[in-house]
Amino acid sequence: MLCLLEGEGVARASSADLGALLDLSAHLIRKDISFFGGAGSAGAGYDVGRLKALIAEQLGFGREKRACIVGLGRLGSALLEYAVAVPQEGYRIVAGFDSNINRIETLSTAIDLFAVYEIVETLQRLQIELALIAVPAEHAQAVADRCCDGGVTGILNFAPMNIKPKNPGVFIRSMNVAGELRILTALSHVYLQSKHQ
Amino acid sequence: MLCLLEGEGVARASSADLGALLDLSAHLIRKDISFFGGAGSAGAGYDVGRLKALIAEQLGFGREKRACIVGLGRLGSALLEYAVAVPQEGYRIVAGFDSNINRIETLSTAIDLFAVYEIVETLQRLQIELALIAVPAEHAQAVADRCCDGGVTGILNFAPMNIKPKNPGVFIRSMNVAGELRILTALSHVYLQSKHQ
DNA sequence: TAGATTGTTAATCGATTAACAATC
DNA sequence: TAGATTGTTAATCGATTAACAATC
Repeated sequence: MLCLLEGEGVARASSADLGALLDLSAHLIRKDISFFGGAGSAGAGYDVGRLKALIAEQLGFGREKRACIVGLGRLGSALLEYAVAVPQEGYRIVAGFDSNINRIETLSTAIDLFAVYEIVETLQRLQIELALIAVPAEHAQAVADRCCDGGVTGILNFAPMNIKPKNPGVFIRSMNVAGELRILTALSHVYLQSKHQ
Repeated sequence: MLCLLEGEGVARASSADLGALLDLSAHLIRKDISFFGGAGSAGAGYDVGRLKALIAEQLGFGREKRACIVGLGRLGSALLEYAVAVPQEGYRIVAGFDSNINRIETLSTAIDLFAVYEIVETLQRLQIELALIAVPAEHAQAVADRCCDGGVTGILNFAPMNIKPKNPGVFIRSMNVAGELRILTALSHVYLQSKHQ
């Protein structure tokens, strides 16, 4: 977002400007930014370039992170294909893992594929920091544990199952299409009921 | 989850049991369930079957919802393929939309595909309630507006862009892989810094 | 009756919002 | 100096947690 502003040649922005853009209150913007300390100047707002650099530094966005996909079923291979076709900023998929060796040999991709039994060693060797887990729900926790062993610091879980980090310092977030759709369904249902009364 | 219990022949469960299973406190379980009213009996816990039925009724999970995918690029067609291959409970993808007519004719799938210019009318005709939006960020809001016009009540947005409902009664949730990975990166970065001190 | 467990009311916590003095 | 806008401190809000009387 800040890049966008920069691209448009906007050099300075006030908390109110940023708030409008992000749909947040100016108060919250100021509070969050002030957490880092000394980013803006009273009366003049924030310097876009400086703010961008500050956030990148504080949040560790400077370096490109290595990531992998575990589980190359429908979802996993779709993610893999997508990653190859649309390179993203901030991270790069450098490996894929699957328990089925035939599958690994069948898939043709520019990204190195490995069997899951060599996952711990491979994660360490390639210094992979992020893992996208797209295995069946019943294996998600076991796979996550091995990712922790392999030294990843972040896991994005696509399995419809709650998983927890084995060690502290590993963070997990989940994405679950079916779950989100259920929430939408429920929200709308409750809304309609409350209106009917 | 309740289905799972039922499948295992568990007839009754206490708030503590459910809490352990969902990784929530027993207090919260009781509070949430009591919102519906009269689900459990003191001293005996909850009847699994009855609780399931109550939740389904209150949250509107009884009926299968019709859903569509808008935008059949890499992500959208992957979602479509996935939906065809792995039918989900509670909703069914019954249509796909894309702005490129050639693309619609190229893709071969069991699901009906339409051009986006006929989206409003088609959504109404097929009585579609949920839309999965997988179009480029710059078109996401415009597409969402047309989905609102077409009468959907829930939108799942995959574009990396904040979008808002045009009318009240339409709920939107977003899924953003790149965003989630950024959050993981930031969490881990902040964690390591706080440890270093 | 006694033990277990709910439903509800009160206490705590964190996050958002408001207000304002400091300052560019 | 005057206007604008930050950084910070106080107030509000909602959600989670705790406690306990009601009751099966």
